[in-house]
Amino acid sequence: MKLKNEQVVIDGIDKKILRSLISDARTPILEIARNVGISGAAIHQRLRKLEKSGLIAGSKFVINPKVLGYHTMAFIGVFLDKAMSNPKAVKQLEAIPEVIECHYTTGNWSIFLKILCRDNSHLMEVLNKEIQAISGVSRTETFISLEQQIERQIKI
Amino acid sequence: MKLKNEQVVIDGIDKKILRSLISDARTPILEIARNVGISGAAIHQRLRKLEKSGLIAGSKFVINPKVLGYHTMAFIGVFLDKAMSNPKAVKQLEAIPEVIECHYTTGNWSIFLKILCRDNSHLMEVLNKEIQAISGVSRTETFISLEQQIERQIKI
DNA sequence: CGTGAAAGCAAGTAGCT
DNA sequence: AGCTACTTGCTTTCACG
Repeated sequence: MKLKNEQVVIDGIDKKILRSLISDARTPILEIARNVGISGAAIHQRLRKLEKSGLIAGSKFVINPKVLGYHTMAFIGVFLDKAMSNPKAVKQLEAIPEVIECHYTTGNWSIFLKILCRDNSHLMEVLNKEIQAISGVSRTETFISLEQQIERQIKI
Repeated sequence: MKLKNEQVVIDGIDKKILRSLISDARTPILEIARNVGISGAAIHQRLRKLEKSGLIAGSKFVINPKVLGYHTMAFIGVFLDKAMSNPKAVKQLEAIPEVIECHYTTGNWSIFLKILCRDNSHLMEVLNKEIQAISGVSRTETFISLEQQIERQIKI
């Protein structure tokens, strides 16, 4: 039996299907079928196979945060006290909605965050009142993203 | 006339619509309509309004890179020579498919990257043969993501 | 903003090649 | 794996409150 997260082989047709749906998750299957040159039922079958393989993690609408007034993206390296259990800190970070990514990383920091705030003063507030308030956080280093130039997924 | 990227106000119904579609871009409009308690046509109108406002940046299928054998995510701070024009460097970074994000940032680095590789030796290769090969790149600092704990969008 | 109706397509299943 | 045929359900538009 095939396990999820095992490596999977996909052919050119699968790639075309995935590329369509990666660029627009609502592309009709029949439209893909027309472009690829096989029937809708065949595309459907392939999609079920791709889903079962675990390759397709899901689908999302993507929101433009600037339109909601969120203009400041920043990366934050977090130093934790040795005594602090990382999972405990992560749990508290989850409760902060401005934190949109959280990684355990190699290197100086214990934890590395991406956060999204309305502006610099909102960023200051989140840093001082939310993140520094987590017990075990000793110090942080912040890098503001002035402009994001590339944003994409792995090439199919 | 309303410009894109101007701030937009959304009500509770819009939020419900967006939350459905953020968690699954292929949720049928009629299903949302049933959950929200208004007609499909009304949902449709609201969606068109939200699209026109620029709030909805698009929709995507999300691929699980591990299933394709990509197991190593890393962040890279890039130091550029003062003489080097950043946009030139970015252009060359765009040609490296493993680079999935690229930001201009405040702080020590000129440019900050997120990259996705098959394993550590692939990462080494991309660093030494691709990124260091870009003229103007003087030095890099790499942090490997051992595990990603949080991944989400701004809260609606 | 909302509704309901209607036309046209798309999704998903089944049986066959 | 692929196809056609079919059922079911969705999307989209329209005129109207």
